[in-house]
Amino acid sequence: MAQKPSIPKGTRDFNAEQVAKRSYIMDTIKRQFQLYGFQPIETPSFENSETLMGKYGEEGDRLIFKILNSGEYLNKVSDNDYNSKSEVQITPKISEKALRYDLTVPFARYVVQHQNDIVFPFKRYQIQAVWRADRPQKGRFREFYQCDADVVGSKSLLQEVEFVQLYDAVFTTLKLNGTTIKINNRKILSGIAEVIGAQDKLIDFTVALDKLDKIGEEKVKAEMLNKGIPDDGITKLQPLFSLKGDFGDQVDGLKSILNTSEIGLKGIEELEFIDTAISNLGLKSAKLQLDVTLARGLNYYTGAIFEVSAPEGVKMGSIGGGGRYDDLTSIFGKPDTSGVGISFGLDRIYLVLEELKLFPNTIADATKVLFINFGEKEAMVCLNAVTKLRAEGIKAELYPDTVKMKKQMTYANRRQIPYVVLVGEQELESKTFTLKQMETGEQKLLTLQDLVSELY
RNA sequence: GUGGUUGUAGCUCAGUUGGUUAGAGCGCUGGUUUGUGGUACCAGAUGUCGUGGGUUCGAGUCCCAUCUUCCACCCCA
Repeated sequence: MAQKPSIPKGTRDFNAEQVAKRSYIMDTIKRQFQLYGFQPIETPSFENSETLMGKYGEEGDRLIFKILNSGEYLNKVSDNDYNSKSEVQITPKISEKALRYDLTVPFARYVVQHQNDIVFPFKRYQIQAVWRADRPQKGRFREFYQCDADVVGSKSLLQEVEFVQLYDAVFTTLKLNGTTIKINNRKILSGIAEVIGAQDKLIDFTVALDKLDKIGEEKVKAEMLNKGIPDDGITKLQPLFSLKGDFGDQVDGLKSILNTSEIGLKGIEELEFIDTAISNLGLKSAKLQLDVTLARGLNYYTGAIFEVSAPEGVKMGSIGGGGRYDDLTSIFGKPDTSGVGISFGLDRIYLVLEELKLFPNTIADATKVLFINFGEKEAMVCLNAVTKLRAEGIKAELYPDTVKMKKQMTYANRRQIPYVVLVGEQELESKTFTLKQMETGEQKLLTLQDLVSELY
């Protein structure tokens, strides 16, 4: 194994079993998307750089995979730029395309580009790979799949309500019980920032607040202070840190903080609407939880923010996220088109299902019957039977070589093929087939007709 | 992008202060059983010790670089 080949960091190969498990998740999500009225689209793996750059903040730009131009790309770089060694200067000159970083921004581009052909409100789903030049960790890859569903062209909060139901429906179908759908609202965060006099530091404020769970109250306050949020403002936040209880209690607490903020109160109103609707409709296995510290995600969200966490005890980042963005298409020249959407993290859901052993064991859709190869003559008879079985939709195969039976049986075992058929001299003479069930060892002598109906 | 961690047979790992031919379990191949597998018993093969340099009489073991893995930041699915 001198020069063992390898694949780039953060990428993976998938074997047959893994592919089957991934399709199981994808098919489940797809079925629910369709039940909720979403239509599939696909977009290219790579986009023009200007479509993607600047949409995810400075941090995001750094994580976008850029594609080197073809040909004599260095000719376009002036000596001045070349000598500057500044990537900000040079990158746009040598790279005009980039791999997509998520599915939402390409979707926004799609909506604007095809706006005259689209019927609004437009409900689309999209299941494709995205790429990030991130440093890999568990559940964190450089190539991974997102499963997105979005609606554009409707401001109705009923969409948010339906997305909560959709999350619940998918995770319930996957038998992943105990997920928590956390919800927050950007307007509330804006309201709080307004009240404490930090409107211009909304991002810093939310990033710090988001860490409350992780690093605790004191460190969050320290970070806010560090970022230039006024001391007396942080004092006003005190009730926020002690928010407890159910949805209603937390909302009451928020109201006391936000009573002077119009936008904040609007956010609360939206949250209450969603909560009330969901309470009436009921959820099957997930629970909806207000989490005012929830602030992660792209900063293009303007209303509801969602994040789904795995059941307690599973160490995994969020397995889904989403929210409302009122202005995403305006960056591509189409204002006043409100959108809201959610995303499922396929690869993380996979890891969670694996850890909790929730994949059905019938998932490996393997061959049902293997014909043992005794020789040329026998093989021809077998091939005839195999053809007939396949015509009936039964997965059948003939072992290609006339080798020791032990080897052929072992092959059936390793491939987890439940039945084998033996056709030797005796069967050849009597025009019959010996069907053996591998698990029980039980054998039956059958005609071709009976063999087909037995395996059907 | 910052700091740390990991890499030995197909897999999981052991390998003593640097010292001769690098080990175990599982798996694999063959046999006991040339028309019956999963159990048992017997026999066998595995490797440029992640890669490239360096120190040394001598390196799996020490040093440097690089790639990979995982972790904490950052950010996020």
